[in-house]
Amino acid sequence: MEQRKPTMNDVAKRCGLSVATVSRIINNVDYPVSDEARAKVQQAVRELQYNPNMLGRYLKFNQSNEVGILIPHISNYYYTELVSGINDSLMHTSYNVLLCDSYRNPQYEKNQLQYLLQKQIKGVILSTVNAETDWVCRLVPTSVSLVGIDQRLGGHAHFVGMDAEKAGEMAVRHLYERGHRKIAFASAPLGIPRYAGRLDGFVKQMRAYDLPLLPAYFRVADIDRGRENLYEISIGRRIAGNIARMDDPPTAVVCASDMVAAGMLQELQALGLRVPQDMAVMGFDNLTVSQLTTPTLTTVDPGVREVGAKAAELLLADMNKTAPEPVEWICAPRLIERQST
Amino acid sequence: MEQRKPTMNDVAKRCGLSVATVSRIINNVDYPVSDEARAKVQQAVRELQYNPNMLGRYLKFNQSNEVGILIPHISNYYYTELVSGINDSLMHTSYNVLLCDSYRNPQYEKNQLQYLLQKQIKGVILSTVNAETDWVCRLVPTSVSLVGIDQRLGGHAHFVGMDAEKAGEMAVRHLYERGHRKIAFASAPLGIPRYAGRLDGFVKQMRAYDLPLLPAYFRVADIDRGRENLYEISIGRRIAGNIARMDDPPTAVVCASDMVAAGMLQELQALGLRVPQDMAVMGFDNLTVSQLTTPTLTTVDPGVREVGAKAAELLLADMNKTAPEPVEWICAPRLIERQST
DNA sequence: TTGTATGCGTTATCAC
DNA sequence: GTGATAACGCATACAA
Repeated sequence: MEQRKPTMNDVAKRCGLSVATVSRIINNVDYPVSDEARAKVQQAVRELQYNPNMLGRYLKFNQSNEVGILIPHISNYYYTELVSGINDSLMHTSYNVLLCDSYRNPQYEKNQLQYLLQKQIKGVILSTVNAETDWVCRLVPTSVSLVGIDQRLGGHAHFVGMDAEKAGEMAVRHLYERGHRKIAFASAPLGIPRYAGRLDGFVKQMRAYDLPLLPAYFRVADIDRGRENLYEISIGRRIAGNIARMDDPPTAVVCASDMVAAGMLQELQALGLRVPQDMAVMGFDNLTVSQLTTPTLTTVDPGVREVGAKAAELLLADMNKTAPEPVEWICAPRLIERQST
Repeated sequence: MEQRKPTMNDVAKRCGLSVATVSRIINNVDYPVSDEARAKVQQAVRELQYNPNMLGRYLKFNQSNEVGILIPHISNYYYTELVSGINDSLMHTSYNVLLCDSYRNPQYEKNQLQYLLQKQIKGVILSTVNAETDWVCRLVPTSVSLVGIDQRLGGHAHFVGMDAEKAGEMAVRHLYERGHRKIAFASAPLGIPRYAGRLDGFVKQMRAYDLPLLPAYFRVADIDRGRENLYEISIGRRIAGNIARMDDPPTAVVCASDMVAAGMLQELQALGLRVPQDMAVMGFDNLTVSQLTTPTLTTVDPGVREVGAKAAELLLADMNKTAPEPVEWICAPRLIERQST
C-alpha cells in the first residue's frame, strides 16, 4: 500500500508529453508552450497529486534555496527573541528558513553546521555557544554567506553584535545617578560571552566612578546545567539569599540577565526586602518577562530584535552579492527605566 | 575566487582511485578495502576539505534523514515549550530536525508543509494554526510519518493531545472548592482551539455546579494581531480594566492562558485590587512566567513537555514501522496550585 | 580489493 | 512547440 511518490516522468507519461515540456510548464518558465499541453499537464499534476522533488532540482542547480539559523538553545527567551527578529525579515523572501539548535554543546554545534552545509544551504546566521570560533570560517566555504551574531567569526563572515560592555556601563551609570554607591553584580556562569562583557562594562564604570569593588559583591554561579530559563531564575534566587544575609549588603544589584533578575526580585521580596526601596535590581535583555514581574524590571535593552533584523538584512545582501566586504554592525544599548530601580 | 566545492570525484582523482572506493571508505560501509586506499582517501578528504553533498545521497536513496516540526509561532512560549519537549527526545537520534514557523497563517502553513515534503523528509510533527485540517492528510503521503499535536489530522496521522476541556473543568472545580461562585472567563480570540476547549470545559463545569453564566463575565478579545506574547498580556490588562469597573464583579477569573493571566494579575493590582483576596486569578499552560509573577500564578498544566516527548516517540516508532495503526494519546492535565487563588 | 556503469528527479541544451 | 539526452553528486550491482 506504500504509494511511490509520483515523479515528473509519471506526469509526462500520463499526459503523453515529454518531461521537458512538463518541466517547462511546471516551472512557469518563459517558453512557448501550447495551451493544450499546459492544460493537460496541469490536470495530470492534479490527478497524480504531483509534488516536485527539490532534491533533484537542488542537485541540478547545485544550490538550494535555504538558509540556516543556528542558535544555542531554542527554549532560552533571549534566542527566541533573536530568531523572531530574523524571521520577521526573512519570511517575506523566497528563502526557506531552517532553525537548528546546538544545545549549548560545541560538538553538537559543529555537527549541526556541517549538516546544514551538506544540504547546500545558501547562507547561515550563527550565534555560537562560546567564544571559540576559529573553526567556523574554516568549515564554511566562501560560497556560503555567513553572519555571526554575538561572536565574530572571521573569514568572509559578517558580524552583527551588541555592545555588552557599554550596556554594563549604562547599568552602573543609571544606578549611580539614582544615588547608589554600593552595587553588586549577580550572574550566571561567564562562559556566555555577553555576560562576561556586561561584567567588564560594570567593572569599568565602577572604577570610573571610583566606587568600591568588593569581592563579596561579585556573585557568579559556577555550575552550568538544567533547563535554560528555570536555571537562571534559580541562580537569581540563590544569589538573592546570599546578598540578603550579608553584613554590609549593597543597595543595588545588577543582574547579568533579566531571568536572573526576575529570580532575584522574587526572592528578595520573599525575604522581606522592598524593591526598589531596600534594594534596587536591574537586568539586561528587555525580555517580555521583564514587564511581568512586580515591580516591573528596569533593564538595558541590547536591541536583540534589531540585531536579528540586521543580520537577516546582511545575509540577504551577501547572498545577492551586494555586500562583498565583511560588514560589522554593533547595536547601541538602550536603558529601559521601570519600577525596580 | 569562488572556490567550487570539491566532490567525491575530485577526491577520487586526487588519490588515483575510483569514486566507488572513495564512497565505500567515506561511508564506512562494511566492505573489504585496503588500508592503503583508506589512508589515501582520508588524506585527500582532509586536504580538499571534502564535505559530502547530501542532495546526491538523499536523491539516490529517495529518502532524507530529516524530520520537520511545524508550529504556529516560535515566539510564543507555549510552542517553545512544546518544541523543547520534542527536541529533547529527537536530539539523541540520528535524525536531523527542521523547525518551521507558520506565522499563524494557514496559507503559509500549507506552503511550509509542502516545502518540507518536497525536501523528502521522513516525518512531520505538526501543530496546525486552526481546526481546519482536512487538507493535511491529503497533502502528506502515507510514506511520510505524521503526528498531529493539539488537532487531529486524520488519515495515517497519529495524534497527541491535551485535554483542554478537562483542564477548563479543573479550573472551575478548584475555584469552586475555594468558595468562589461568581467566576469570569477571560480569553484571547477563540480561533486557537485549545482556548475554545478550555472555555467549553469552563462552561460545562459551571453548569454542573449550577453557577450563573452571566454574559458580562465572558470576556473574549476579538482583534487578533501584534506580537504573540505581548499581545496576550495586553489582552489580560484590558480585560482586567473591564472587570474591575463592573458593578457586580466576579470574585475569580479564569484566563485562557498564563500570558493573559499575567497581564490580568498585573493590571488588577495596579488598579488597587489584591490578588487573591479581592480577586482570584488562574491561568493555563504552566509556563515559566507563571512562576515569576507576584503573586505566583495558579495554573493548569496541560503537560506540554510530555506531549512533545510523546509526539517524538510516536514519530520515531512510525518511521521504524513499529506503529502501523494510528495512535491517539491524550495527556491528562494537572492542577498547579500557587499563590494567585 | 578495485573499477565501471547506471539511475535517483530535475533542468537545460540541443535538435527536430 | 516539442522531445531526446546529458548533466548534477552519490551509492551500488556487477564486472574484473
